[in-house]
Amino acid sequence: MFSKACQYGIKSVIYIWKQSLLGNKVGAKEIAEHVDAPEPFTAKILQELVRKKIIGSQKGPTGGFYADGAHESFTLRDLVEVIDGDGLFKGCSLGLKECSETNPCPLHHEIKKVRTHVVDMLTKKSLKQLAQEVERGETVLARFDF
Amino acid sequence: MFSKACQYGIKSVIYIWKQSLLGNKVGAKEIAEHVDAPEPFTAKILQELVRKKIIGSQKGPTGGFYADGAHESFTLRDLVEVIDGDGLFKGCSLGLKECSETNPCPLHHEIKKVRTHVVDMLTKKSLKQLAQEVERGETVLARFDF
DNA sequence: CAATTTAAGGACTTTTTTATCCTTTATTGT
DNA sequence: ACAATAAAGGATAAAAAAGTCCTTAAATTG
Repeated sequence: MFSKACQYGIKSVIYIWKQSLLGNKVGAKEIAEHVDAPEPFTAKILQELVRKKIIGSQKGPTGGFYADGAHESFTLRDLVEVIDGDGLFKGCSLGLKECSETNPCPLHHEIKKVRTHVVDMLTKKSLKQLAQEVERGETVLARFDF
Repeated sequence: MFSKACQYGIKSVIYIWKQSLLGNKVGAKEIAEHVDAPEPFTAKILQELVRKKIIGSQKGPTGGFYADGAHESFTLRDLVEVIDGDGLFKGCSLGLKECSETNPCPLHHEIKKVRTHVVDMLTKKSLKQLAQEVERGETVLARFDF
């Protein structure tokens, strides 16, 4: 469903939000450790997320990645689209060049409903809200004894 | 959602069923043409599906791939699992090593519902039924002027 | 039985994804 | 201004997925 890059991206951004809510900027290394992802690869993904303004970053000492008011409205849907593109939401799931309501592939109508459900899931909560759930201990980003 | 291999596999098996309902066995080349997929790659995928008994095959002249009573109960779920594995149905969607009801990742509960929906979609109809819909012209496997 | 046909199997190539490393640039504190 | 720190960027490497090709094995027909 999600690529590895996307999984790392999701966990990283939630972790960044969690720390930002506590007033901390965090470095790529710390992030990678806390979400159980390879550091250099994670750094690459974060770079892209900064470029697309899903999160912010600052260089130099006391710098790091962060999220604030400017990023408050982003959801998983935005993040997933940046990293994995819109293949999960758009286009024929069987790869037909011409697939539409009047010329539907065997999965067309059913996939449409599943996609609505998926988009619902990905837009229901903001990334910030997901981080708040982690902060409250309702959900976790890695094994919880970490 | 589905790998290329899986997309080709789905379309191929539906085409094979469609032809089998008309009493025809079909060769890899014909299949690949009708589902708009690369022939040698499609042949590889079909090999695997035969090995896992999703379809049947016969060598030699008048041979080819086919489906019959022995394959009647298979659904997309079976096929997808053979080709893409169970990643779409099982395991943590964020890759957490320990993700469970009591130690859930941020997507755990929502993904569970989506997966139920996905499995519903993939088990609702047999591959044979999907082929019958194609035969009736309700759905298509490639551009419909083919 | 010989020729032909078609799937099976294995080796191989290409492309994409995943992952690492090194250099440069920006920022901070002294 | 200088040293230290952290992200940005680019080049490269490894692994997986996608795709091809060639040889072998099985079945059919004349």
